[in-house]
Amino acid sequence: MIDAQPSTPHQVDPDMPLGKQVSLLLFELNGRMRAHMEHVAEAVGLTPTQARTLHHLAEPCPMGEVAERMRCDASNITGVVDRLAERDLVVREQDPDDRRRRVLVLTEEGQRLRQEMHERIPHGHPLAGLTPAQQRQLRDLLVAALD
Amino acid sequence: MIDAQPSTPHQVDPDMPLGKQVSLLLFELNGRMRAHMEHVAEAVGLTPTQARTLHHLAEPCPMGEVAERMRCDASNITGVVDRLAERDLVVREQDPDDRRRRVLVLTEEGQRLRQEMHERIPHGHPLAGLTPAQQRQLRDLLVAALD
DNA sequence: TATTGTTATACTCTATAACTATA
DNA sequence: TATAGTTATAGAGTATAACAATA
Repeated sequence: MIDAQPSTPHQVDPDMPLGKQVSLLLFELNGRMRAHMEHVAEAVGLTPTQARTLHHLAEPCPMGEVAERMRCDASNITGVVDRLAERDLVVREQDPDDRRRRVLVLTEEGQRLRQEMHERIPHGHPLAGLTPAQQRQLRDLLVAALD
Repeated sequence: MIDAQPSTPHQVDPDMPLGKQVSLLLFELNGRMRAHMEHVAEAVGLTPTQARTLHHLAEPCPMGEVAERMRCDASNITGVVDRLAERDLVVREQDPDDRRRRVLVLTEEGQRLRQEMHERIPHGHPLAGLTPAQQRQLRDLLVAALD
């Protein structure tokens, strides 16, 4: 794993158009979040994609819907789930109403790992330095932007 | 390419700890930004990694430093740059002071593509819906968090 | 016929380790 | 000896297309 560290110049020039300032800052945030998530995933013994998959399995979920949530082609999920299932983190259950459908369910160990992952996320997060007041501001902005 | 679309439940329960609310929202933002960046990269004919590489080449830069900025092992850069160089988007120049060192320089076409990419980023961005006042707020928060 | 999931295929990205050439 | 970049290798993630089972 490569550790997070200050990388490319990301200081924004106040004279730049506001949209461009935000773009550059988000590029930088993106890089740091990517590194942080990779770090967290590795800490619990997962690849980033496996960690994201677990994240989307708060509730049992058919494979096709997992693919939608992951925003990837459905054919990929087979392999990712194969690797998770080998480690007994998830099981494929038959949907009794539609025998084509497989529903993914976290095992107890899978749930434990998912929770541990979520508990680790705030620590060392690129935005961890914000004060509670700033975090509330950020939350409100994100709620507004993401619907 | 898989199009961005509302994915997993990300609504935050105001009773949750603030840190967890922010975590969940950032997970969702992360997914949408990933999809958006992939979309922009594809629109200019690049993979996400190639796009990120171009982004970090505002100025000529030795390969090792590019690896640091990309937060990946230096050995990867060889292949990524091979593919960019095949398309004449970047060239490897010799550093006259240290003959071990190769400096990456964008070609004119590489600069053009990089600029086009940056111009496309704001359009359809997950945070594009924010008002200018909200964008200023967000910029200030990011500047505070990222140093 | 249409849909769910799988398989086959090809390519990109990624880390590790060993190597070359410089320093 | 140490550093910059490359090569070899292996594994994971990804999209496309063709397929099987079921609806």
